[in-house]
Amino acid sequence: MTQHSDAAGASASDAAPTSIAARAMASLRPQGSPYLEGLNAEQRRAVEATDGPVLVLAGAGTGKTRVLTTRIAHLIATGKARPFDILSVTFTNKAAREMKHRIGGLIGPAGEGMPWLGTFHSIGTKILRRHAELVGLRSDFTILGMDDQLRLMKQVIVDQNIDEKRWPARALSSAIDGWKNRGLLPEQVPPGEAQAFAFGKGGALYSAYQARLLTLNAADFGDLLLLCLKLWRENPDVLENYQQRFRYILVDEYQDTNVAQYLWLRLLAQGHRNVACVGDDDQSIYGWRGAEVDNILRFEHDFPGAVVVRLERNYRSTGHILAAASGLIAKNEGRLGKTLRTEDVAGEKVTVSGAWDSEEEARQVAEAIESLQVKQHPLSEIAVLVRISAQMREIEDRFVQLGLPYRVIGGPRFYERAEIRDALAYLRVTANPSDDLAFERIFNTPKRGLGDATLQALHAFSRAQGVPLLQAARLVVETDELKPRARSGVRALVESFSRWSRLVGSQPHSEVAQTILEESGYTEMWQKEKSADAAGRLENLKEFVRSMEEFPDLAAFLEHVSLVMEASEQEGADRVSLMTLHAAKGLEFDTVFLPGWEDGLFPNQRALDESGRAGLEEERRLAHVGLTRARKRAKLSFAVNRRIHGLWSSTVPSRFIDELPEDSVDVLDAPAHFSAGASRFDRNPTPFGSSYGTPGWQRAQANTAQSGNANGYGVGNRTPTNRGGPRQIEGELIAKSTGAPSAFSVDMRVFHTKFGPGTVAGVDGNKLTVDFDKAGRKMVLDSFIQAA
DNA sequence: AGAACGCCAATTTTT
DNA sequence: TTGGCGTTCT
Repeated sequence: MTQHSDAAGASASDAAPTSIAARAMASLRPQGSPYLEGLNAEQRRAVEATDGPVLVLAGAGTGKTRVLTTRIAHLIATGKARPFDILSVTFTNKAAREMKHRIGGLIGPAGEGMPWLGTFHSIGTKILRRHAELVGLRSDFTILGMDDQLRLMKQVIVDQNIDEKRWPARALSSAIDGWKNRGLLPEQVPPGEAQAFAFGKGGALYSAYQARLLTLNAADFGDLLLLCLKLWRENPDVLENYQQRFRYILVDEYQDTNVAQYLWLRLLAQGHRNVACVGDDDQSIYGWRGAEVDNILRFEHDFPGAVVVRLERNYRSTGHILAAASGLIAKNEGRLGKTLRTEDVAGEKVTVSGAWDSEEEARQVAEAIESLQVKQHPLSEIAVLVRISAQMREIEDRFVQLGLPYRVIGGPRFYERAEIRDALAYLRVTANPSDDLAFERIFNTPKRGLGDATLQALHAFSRAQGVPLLQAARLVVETDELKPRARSGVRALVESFSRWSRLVGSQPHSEVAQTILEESGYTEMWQKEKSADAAGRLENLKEFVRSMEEFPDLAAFLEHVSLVMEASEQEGADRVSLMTLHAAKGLEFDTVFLPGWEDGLFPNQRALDESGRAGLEEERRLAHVGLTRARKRAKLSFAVNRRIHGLWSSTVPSRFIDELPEDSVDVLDAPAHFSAGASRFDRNPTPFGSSYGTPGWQRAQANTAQSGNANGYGVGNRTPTNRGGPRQIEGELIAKSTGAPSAFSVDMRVFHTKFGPGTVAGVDGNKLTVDFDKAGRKMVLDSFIQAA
């Protein structure tokens, strides 16, 4: 069938979109279906099984996104659906963007106009805005970020006279999030659980919190889905409208859905029952965040008659890596079972090596990276994946010391940084004077002499008059409620906001933002601050204002930021990537280093304590995710001693190491070169002396590192190949340092992105000894330094 | 208001 | 060992 009757029927009334689809079809038909070419049999089955429920179990590297996007192209090209008939949900904005992009590549501009392709939350928002009044909101409700949410919770806790120290907002927040993740409204929370928090007040707090949200005309992230459920349950006609609208539903990363998302999907899917879920139970690593692996395990039960397609052919990794990953994940019991296979060569075995301590492990990783670099491997094809962020420090330190360029992926997101949240708060109040949470945030930032007492007075007034804080402030300055000092401060603020509000619409919004940041004294506040990160924050603010230009108006920009908590990662420079295993999902690299495979760290003790066997299995899936990120090389390591919370403790290699299939693993051991010499037990006595970091010093270090084994541990990891590494690198560094005289001299004031401002104490080629104001004396490469 | 101290806790993190 | 937080002192 090439032309679905509904599509044809609608074409008269809905000419424009259909004609785009028709054009797309026309352009495709002459060649048949070129987009299907190059798919393997299973992928093709997953694409062509258009009707009825479908579960695609897509192992790592098996072409999951390709199937998803081709499926959409297929639906459109065959006329089974128009772009706006298809609901396609992902978890992250990145995934949504990627899909849009690839669909565009497959079917041309027709793919651009997929209005229902997005994250659960963005689609939930879109739906809620249309029917906001049915759940007690106005359509311009604000979406609260984590920080607003916590502030609000704190208020609710205090209002209910609960000791905020015994029952911190954090704990309440996680309880409420948990309930929302499970699709539970306050009245639906099991009494037992509601009782458990704050002497039986859990339920009341949840209700009170929801009530506060409504008065603020705000929703938190959980609400974006939960309120859809409420909306649909209470308004069957609205639900039916959406059920009819979405002829086809596609879900990415189904293994990560929580109960609320599952219910959300199930309600919608009850219309046409054409729901295709793509996921991999072996990559479910977000259980701690409410994801239910059970959703994917139960799919066939929930959607009877479902077609299940397994994608097991891996196009990413070489044989040994795949064998190692498969062997490991096979130890899990709660899984649907897949066996990844490849037609690629066996390739290099996965390597396992030990180090005396975590510092040495970091050194070994850095050294191995340098030796790859010497062999012309791009740094951008190398990643270091750790279990917890705390592991990054030692590795970063080492990279900084060697001048090895790296980038940390993940970490605090752009829009979560304090300066950005502050700037946003100003804009939010300007755009929406009733945004009390935003108002409170910047009420006294920068300092304008307004303290708690003033805020309390405003709150009291606001409650008494039933008006937002800003309005209350406007009224209060006309009275004698406040002391003169506070009164003038509040008046200035109120007048500023009136002025700024008038600017909106008459000036480009990025200019308005710029004006606000300047007139409020906010920019000045950071200029005066001279801590290490102030410069970076100002830089972020500039970037923030610049990024506004991409949006048509202030409202559109604010909507974007509340949902898309990310900054555009600047690509380009050749750098090693450093991130947690969680952040690595979905990425791939030629070479992957996996340090810290020690029991207690990985699998993580806490996961084990809190979730027992399920926790262990999730950790194992995390290991599987880590291994399958590698195309050609996976390098595991562990340390025998690690500093945990400041104390050194001895550790035991991860149980996962012994679960790897022997045939695919190379244990690197060269006891003779075990480099205990450079461990903390035998440190260079003058690490900050002026000769530190010179080629000669480095040579000395390299020699020490090669000399003898002070301890009895038999596992080291210096292979004959990378033993030549340091010397060549050293050659490189010499070459660099003799190339041009340094632009820096002693006593010069400089700035380093990591260590902040400092004074040059010594110059040696391209290496500087700098006395940092905050970080003390460090050796750094001049390329990491700017004149201050 | 801001520095300075002491205490406590300490995975993973998107929207 | 760090960092975040609240308290107390200037």
